[in-house]
Amino acid sequence: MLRLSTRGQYGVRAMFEIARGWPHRPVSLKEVSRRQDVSVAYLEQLLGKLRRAGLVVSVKGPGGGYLLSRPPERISIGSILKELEGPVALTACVQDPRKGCVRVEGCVTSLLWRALGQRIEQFLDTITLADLLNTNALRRQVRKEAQSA
Amino acid sequence: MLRLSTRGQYGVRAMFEIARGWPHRPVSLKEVSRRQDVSVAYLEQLLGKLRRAGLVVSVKGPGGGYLLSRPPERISIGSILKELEGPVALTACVQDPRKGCVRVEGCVTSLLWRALGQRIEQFLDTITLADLLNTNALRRQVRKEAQSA
DNA sequence: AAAATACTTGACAAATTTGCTCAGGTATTT
DNA sequence: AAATACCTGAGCAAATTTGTCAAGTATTTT
Repeated sequence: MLRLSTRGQYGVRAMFEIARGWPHRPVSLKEVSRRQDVSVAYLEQLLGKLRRAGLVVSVKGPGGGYLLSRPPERISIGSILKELEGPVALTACVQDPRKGCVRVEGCVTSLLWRALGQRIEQFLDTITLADLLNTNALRRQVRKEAQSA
Repeated sequence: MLRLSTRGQYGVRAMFEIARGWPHRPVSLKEVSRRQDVSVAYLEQLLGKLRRAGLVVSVKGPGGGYLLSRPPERISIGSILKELEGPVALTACVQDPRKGCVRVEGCVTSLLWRALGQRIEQFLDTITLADLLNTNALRRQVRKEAQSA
């Protein structure tokens, strides 16, 4: 249950590769494709969204590629996933209040989904690309999150 | 992102209704259907799985229905979802280690998905049907979980 | 015994989502 | 003008989801 689609997975991995070029070197999709084993065509689709969302800027022409639009510590994993897969929305009634619960009793569970969704978002918003660039920092971060739970 | 399928949602709602009959009164799918607005045929599919998993027992004949197999405080939301939707598995490489990451770098993200998955499971295993039966208890529970995060 | 209630199983089908590819563009540098 | 690389939208096959349907079996009531 709760599978993350490849859009999100590849998107984060691509952003990780692009983050490695920060702050000067644009990273081409060809390079991302080679390192992460994802087709250029698919990456184009994903990066288009991330560019329109303002997470990266593109540099055209030879030697071009993508650059982070701001420092890696200011780009959370959550912000990437949100653009590629939409907001965390475990159920329809949480995402869209108009699609209300059929019965009052149903809302008891909606409280649950809402609470879980918030926890997931909080986790994903806490981890940034900077953490991915430094595995040790990531381990620390994850442990901190875990022990507090 | 991270949508919960209707199988899981309806399953939990159905278990909530069945829990209301605890410990004597079997609750029929007809009743669950009426209260939760889900077709009997679909519920049959879901409850069959939950019965085979040992979460409920069935009582045939008139006045029959389903009963929890153990007290509501010993049936977690996680155990229900696990039967209906399989284990939390955000990515293939977390679920099945043989489907390893393509590159060493990819494993950096796998650490992330693993950590998030664990947090989700821990949350879902903490909340039980007993909490759903008592909205106040649920609110307390959710708040406790939240503040510790 | 017959009728009514209710669970049981497996097959199947429509709708949706996923996971891409492809063709043809545009912009920039050498 | 040639090469590099981004950009866009359409399209499509496979998988998954979200159910329905038919034909049972078991139990109780009359």
